[in-house]
Amino acid sequence: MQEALRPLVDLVGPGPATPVMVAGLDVAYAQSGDLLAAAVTVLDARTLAVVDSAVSVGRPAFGYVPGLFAFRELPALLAALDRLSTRPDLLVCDGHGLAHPRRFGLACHLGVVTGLPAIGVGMTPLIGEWDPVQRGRGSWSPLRDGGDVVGRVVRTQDGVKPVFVSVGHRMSLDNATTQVFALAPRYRLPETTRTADRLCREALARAR
DNA sequence: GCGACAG
DNA sequence: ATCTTGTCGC
Repeated sequence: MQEALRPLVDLVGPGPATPVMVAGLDVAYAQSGDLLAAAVTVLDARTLAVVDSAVSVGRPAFGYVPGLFAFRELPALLAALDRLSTRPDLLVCDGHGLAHPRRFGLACHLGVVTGLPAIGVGMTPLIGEWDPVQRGRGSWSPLRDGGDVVGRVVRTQDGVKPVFVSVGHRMSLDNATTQVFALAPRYRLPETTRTADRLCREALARAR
């Protein structure tokens, strides 16, 4: 299925230079493992204020299998997106896009299914190799796999562990990197990820 | 055959 | 992802 959908990824579109409505998506799980809450928060990119949000509580649709992560979280994330009253200009996903064994991670899958520009911001690597990244905020190093540049290892704050940025859909890698720096002025993770993370955690706590 | 392996 | 205990730095 991933190999069939992969050709639908738009690698040409540079994406919006100045997106205003930027969405963060994240999922929290109950310890029992049979309940999850997905959240989407929409931020005004100019102020980083949350202007819209939605949640969806449900069951994991699939076990956790590295490389098949989207099949686990996609249904709940799409349900939350459907409950949004705003149309995001960009989806910032918790996981990878092209930095995937078949070049079709969660961010690509979400992008293709919704038709929206999407990028992946992962906290740990799935594939690829990279040279050490300089210590300062703004530094990055190409993430390479099998001769392809599949993303960038990005330092969002001085001395913090880098994050892994990759293209999902309708965005250039340059623009994806620019957006991540703009969304992470103070902390390691983009504000989109931070607000979505808090929301899905509280939605889960409320649900159980 | 062995190790790695988004969340 | 979640849980646990402790440590480091600002």
